[in-house]
Amino acid sequence: MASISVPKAGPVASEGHDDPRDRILSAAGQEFAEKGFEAATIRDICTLATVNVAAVNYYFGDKHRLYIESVRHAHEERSQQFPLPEWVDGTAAVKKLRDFVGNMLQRMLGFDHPPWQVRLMLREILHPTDACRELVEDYIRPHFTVLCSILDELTDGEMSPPEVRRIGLSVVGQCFLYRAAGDVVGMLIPPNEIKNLHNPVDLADYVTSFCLAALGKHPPLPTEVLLNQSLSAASGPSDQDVKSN
Amino acid sequence: MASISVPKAGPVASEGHDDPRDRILSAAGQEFAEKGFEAATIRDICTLATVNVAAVNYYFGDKHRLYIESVRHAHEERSQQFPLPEWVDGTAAVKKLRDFVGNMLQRMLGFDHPPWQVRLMLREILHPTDACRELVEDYIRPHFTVLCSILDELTDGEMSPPEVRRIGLSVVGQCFLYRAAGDVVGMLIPPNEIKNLHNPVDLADYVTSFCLAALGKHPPLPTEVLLNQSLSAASGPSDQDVKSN
DNA sequence: AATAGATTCAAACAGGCGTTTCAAACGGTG
DNA sequence: CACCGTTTGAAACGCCTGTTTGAATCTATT
Repeated sequence: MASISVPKAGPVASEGHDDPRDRILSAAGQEFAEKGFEAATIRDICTLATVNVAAVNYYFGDKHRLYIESVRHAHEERSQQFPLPEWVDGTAAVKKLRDFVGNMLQRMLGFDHPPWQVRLMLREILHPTDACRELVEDYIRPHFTVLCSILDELTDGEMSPPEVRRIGLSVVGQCFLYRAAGDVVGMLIPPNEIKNLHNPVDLADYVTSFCLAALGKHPPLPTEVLLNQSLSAASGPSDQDVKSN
Repeated sequence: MASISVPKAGPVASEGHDDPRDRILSAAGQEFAEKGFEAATIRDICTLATVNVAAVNYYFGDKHRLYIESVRHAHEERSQQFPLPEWVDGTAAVKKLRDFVGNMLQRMLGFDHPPWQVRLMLREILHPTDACRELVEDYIRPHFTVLCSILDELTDGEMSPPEVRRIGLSVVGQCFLYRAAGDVVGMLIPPNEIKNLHNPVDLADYVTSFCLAALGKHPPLPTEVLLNQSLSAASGPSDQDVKSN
């Protein structure tokens, strides 16, 4: 009697929001993201999803497998909401870097309020469980690899792969702080200053400039980076080259 | 009957490890750090501290107040284990920055295995509760203020306070990534590379160089920072740990 | 309409949780 | 020694948790 019935077993999962399975997945993601695995309760999740408590056992077996599926669901959704930018051949590496950082910031910080998908993934990054390996391989590593290849191109292959990765971590780290420790940053910095800093354009320009300056591809930082329009030039990731000054 | 007895009320708290109150505080810190507030149980904490479950109620009232006290205990211990460096007048700002980063890395990453105090504070930073405000004001802000004053000195006052703070966050962010997302970083980077990167001396040199290069106080980064001995020179006040190969 | 399977539901289960109880043990003081 | 406030101990109290049950309801095929 304790068999894991697996009623429609994933592949046929419809995308309609009236599918109970999807409603549970979405509700679970929000609850897990906000309260963590232990503090989130199946009863709360089911109330939010407007299903009976038994539905979790019916569709997922138990709480743990529901959690694993929630994390997968979260990074799949987030991945297709913010796909990696793609550039036409010949796009300047400087522009690629700026696009990449902008894209990463958009994905990590939500800039309205951060969606639960990111908060859930963040929990998994900070306190890894079984769901972490898949998250890294399917979501994080591909992005990091792109970043490293941009940095490699930017420095004309002068740096060894380990050095490139280290620079990459420096770029990620600057963005990561705002997502992971955003509340504390908000307590450290005057509120009005946060307003000026915590927006995708200025932040992406700043992080990119900081990195470029460190690599000697840009004048040192005390120059007014905010007024430098060359990085935040209008158009999207593809199309149109940067007029690198 | 439900009064909060407050038997010896803090100020007289002896430092001996045979004091039940201290044993509970230490055990609670470890359990909360490892499992989080919800998942850690009073029974486990009391078993680890070799006291009866009733002792928590007797000394702290309830689980929540025990948690608050644990966080305070953690950052007080950590603060006096790694006090802020102090420099004689006339010390070069570059050296101060390197010392500060080294000290911060020593405090954040433990470099044997990270002590529970840091893990507990990290949880509070990532998912703030009531204990966070005190943690920020008594522990984080003082350190951040010192960092900003060093950066201000380094740039001869050419940057506005908001700009200085932003650079400061970039420095902190690079270190923070290794502590908060250390497990994921370990999955992204080849293991042998981690060995070369994840040591206090090289990491502090690198982060410092990256920042100095971005500020134009140093040649751009592709130069072999690892061979640059000028930063990790002997005489520093801190760096009280291993020097790897 | 009848049947069979898939899905939902209210109710109950055992177990673990934070907390409380109250009596026993302790440790100075008269 | 007897006293009394402080500290410990084993056991119990509700409460809430994840999970299971078995009947009721729905859906579609015959």
